[in-house]
Amino acid sequence: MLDIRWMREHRAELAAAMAKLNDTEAPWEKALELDERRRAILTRVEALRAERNSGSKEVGRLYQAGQRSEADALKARMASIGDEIAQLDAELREVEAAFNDAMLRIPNPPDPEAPVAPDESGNRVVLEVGTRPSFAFTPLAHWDLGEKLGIIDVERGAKLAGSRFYVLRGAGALLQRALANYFLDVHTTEHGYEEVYPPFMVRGECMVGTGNLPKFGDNLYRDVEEDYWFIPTAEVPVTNLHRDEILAASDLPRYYVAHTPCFRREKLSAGKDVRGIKRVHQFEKVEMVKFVAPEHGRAELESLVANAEVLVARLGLPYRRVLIATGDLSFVACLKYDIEVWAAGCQEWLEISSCSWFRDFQARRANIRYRTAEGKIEYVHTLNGSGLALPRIIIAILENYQQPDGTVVVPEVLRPYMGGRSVIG
RNA sequence: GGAGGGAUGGCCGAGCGGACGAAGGCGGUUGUCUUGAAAACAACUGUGGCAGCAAUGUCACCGGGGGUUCGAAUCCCUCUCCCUCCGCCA
Repeated sequence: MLDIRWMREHRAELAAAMAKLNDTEAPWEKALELDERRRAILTRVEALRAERNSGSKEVGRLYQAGQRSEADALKARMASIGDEIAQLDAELREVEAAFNDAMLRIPNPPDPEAPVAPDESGNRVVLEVGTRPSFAFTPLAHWDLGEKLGIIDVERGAKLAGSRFYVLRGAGALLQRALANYFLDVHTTEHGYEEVYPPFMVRGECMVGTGNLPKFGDNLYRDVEEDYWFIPTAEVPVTNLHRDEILAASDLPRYYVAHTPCFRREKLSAGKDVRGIKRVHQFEKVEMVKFVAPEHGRAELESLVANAEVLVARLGLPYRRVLIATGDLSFVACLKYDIEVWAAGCQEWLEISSCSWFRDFQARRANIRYRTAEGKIEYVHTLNGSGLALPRIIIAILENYQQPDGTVVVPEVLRPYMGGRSVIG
């Protein structure tokens, strides 16, 4: 959410920022209009309230002084003011509801550093590390490899839950567990993150806080009976950890890491990426979330992306860092890097991490503030990034480390997490 | 799932229709005293909206929402959460 006062005073700047996004429905003009109406009603209703407050006090005083008839007359006058207030209140409630809804549907303006382009064609590769493996044979894609090795069972996943579900078996399940443990260990022991185990279902307010609601409810699973929403990423519960809190300056920066399943409806992508486990309804991810003082927001994005990249590097996978263009930015991010890993089988760069800086956009929605050293209360900055998404890393390991005999070599760093195992198959 | 009891400021806790943004205590900040610290004493110490260059004024907030009333922390309805007992369950 944006600061309405900032919006009022920087209309042109706001318009220019919104034009850089590919969101033509952003109701920022509507919000400004509703804000005018809201304030007009507010000043009227508050003047009436002030009058009623002092009048009501006077009624009490008159009764105590025994001046009944004066009191009754004043009481009648206050009653009619009350009616007027009730009427304006109803109007105000309506306008305010519309205003709030509009505010929640305005995306975060992009940072000036983001390349300006209408879509992903403007994304900029800023770093490429490692060399893509070459093979003396034709490398298999993970869906074939996984099936042959008996470690990815897409067919039975579909039997249990439908398309875009899968079963990891044996060494496949072990590999995922090893990855999660390895990632968590690195983040907690080397990068200063606190591990948390949050609920995987949350209330709607949490989804509003991170920006998933009201606009993107279509992508979420939900238990209507209990009004629980299934998290699409650990970002949701972890960011909301400090919702409605005022942190001390000494609490910042705060780094959290969580390993959770992620549930996504992926409704709009039917027909795309159907094979294998690249795009599925349920997957595991290790997620990093940061709460920081505003002056460190930008720098914290760099360390965040570095925290994710070191994992890819240590797994020996070729990867690149992509700076996302304005038209490809998510609703909440003002600046974002994607990390993509090369998958030799399907011959694709796969996004395995998205590292975003939100400025105070989420903090305003979730009301997360801190008290500065000077005692002022300000919104924190939030950031988050995957570190890392597991199925796609499994894909990359299988496809890049495959051998002529159909086996897969286990990256060195994972072997201690897999009982010393060095080969799958 | 059934029965009961609760929710008040950073924390504890009073208030149960007007003088209450809210007693008192703890904590915090500042000052006096002290070589320094402690103690004691004194003052200050919630969040947000609106108007204003500002000083300031004004409105709202006592778990959330709605209602009764001239007037609600206080009365009524409803929801959420917490606690106790019973049932069920890994």
